[in-house]
Amino acid sequence: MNKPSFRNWQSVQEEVLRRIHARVWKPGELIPNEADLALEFGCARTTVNRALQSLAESGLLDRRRKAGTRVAAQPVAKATLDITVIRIEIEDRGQKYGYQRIERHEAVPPLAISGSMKTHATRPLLHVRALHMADDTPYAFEDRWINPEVARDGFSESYETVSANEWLLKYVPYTHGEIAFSATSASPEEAKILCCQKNSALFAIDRLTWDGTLAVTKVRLLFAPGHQIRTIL
Amino acid sequence: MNKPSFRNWQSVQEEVLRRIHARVWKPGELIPNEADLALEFGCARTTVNRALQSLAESGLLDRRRKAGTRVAAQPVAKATLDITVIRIEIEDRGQKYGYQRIERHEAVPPLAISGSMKTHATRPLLHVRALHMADDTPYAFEDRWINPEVARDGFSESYETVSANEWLLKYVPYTHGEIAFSATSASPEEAKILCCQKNSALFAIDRLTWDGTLAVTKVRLLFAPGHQIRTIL
DNA sequence: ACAGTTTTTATGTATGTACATAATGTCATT
DNA sequence: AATGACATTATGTACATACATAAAAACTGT
Repeated sequence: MNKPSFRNWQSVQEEVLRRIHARVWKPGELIPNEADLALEFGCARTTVNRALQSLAESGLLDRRRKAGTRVAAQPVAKATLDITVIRIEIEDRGQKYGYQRIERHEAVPPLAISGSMKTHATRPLLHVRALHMADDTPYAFEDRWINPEVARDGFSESYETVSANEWLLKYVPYTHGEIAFSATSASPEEAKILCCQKNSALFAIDRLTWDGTLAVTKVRLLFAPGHQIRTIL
Repeated sequence: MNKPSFRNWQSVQEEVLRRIHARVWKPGELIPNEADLALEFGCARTTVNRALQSLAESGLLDRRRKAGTRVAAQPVAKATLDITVIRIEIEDRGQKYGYQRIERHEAVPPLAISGSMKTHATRPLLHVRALHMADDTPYAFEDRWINPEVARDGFSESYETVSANEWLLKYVPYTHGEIAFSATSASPEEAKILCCQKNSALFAIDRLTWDGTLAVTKVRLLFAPGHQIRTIL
């Protein structure tokens, strides 16, 4: 019965993970403290700490000073979705990317938009609508409002050949953002653009990015029917 | 012009993040090496390393030995979704949780199910269907197949009062899983269960969990119209 | 000019130590 | 019994150091 020694923090993490999944340490249970684990694993406490910290970050452990470390009672699985530029997303699948600008104009947005972007209700914003295509079939419809006050350079861009999706990410600073996923029925117009049946169920991503207290841009992406995003747990 | 010293790795991370967002270091650009940054920030290299490593993990930096650290050219935003037990999800919103088992029986699953679960095509699995409710209105419809070979204890459970969603997470070990999000049209039966219009656009989550090479359970969750999941970036 | 080898360099990570911090428990005082 | 002071303990984190590792760059011999 030789004790396998764990040389790096990842291997410690794996072992701890194994014990959690195998229910050696059950949900809600207290696990041994760092010093003891370090002793058992034959490594420094720092190493154990790094491993446990990483697991706590991903929600599998609850740690509190003095109180100790316990397996999360409600194992929150954190699904991490990689939100990337649509062009890359398509090219990564080995498909040909296509882009087509549908519309670009300045307009006073609906109240729902100016409200969530916290811009003045009468203030005109830049409105860009475009279609992303994969292998010449519609992939996603992008409907975007841009705050010209913040994205100054973005205002003069035509978005005819390079998508706002890509341009903004590359050139416009932002500090934080919100993202939401939902399902919605295709309106007649959306159906036409995406070449699908009216009322088809579409996967929607809404994103709103901020630079400090000012909204940079708000975008809705509607994906063609059948689209799904997947990840491993 | 006093140089603010950065005492902990989080503050270093914040400063680096600020510089990325403010485009002091532009996408694709090489940033100073750890030693130099440590000098500038007045802290140890370890501290800088911890900060940069954390940022690399979240996709904002690309790091390669010897080559150095550069701002990700394609800033992959990682949206982290907390997938928790539905009861908790509802209670966290301050709503009353309700649960109702619709069906529980043993059956040979459709090929699509046995195929993805890699069980024998003729092997019967446990099929459980149930409705989760929030404040007495339908919230999500759960349609689940359980592999009795793996989830032995789960097989004898009736799931009449406690959902399989909750029971399995608590008592059945697993090693890894897959999750997918999509949009789908409500079938007549699903519409009836969720009390919505036929063909409504529904948000769907499909999850498949494994214990080693054996599938534990495969579940589809259909959420009532209007449901959205959101997170910050 | 080319292929193979060595050096250099930036990141990756373990370690011992030291101290900070938060939560808990203990104990004396009232 | 309630209050407050203090000790204890587990985690949180910084630091200096040492060495590992990957990859680029420089060098070498043919």
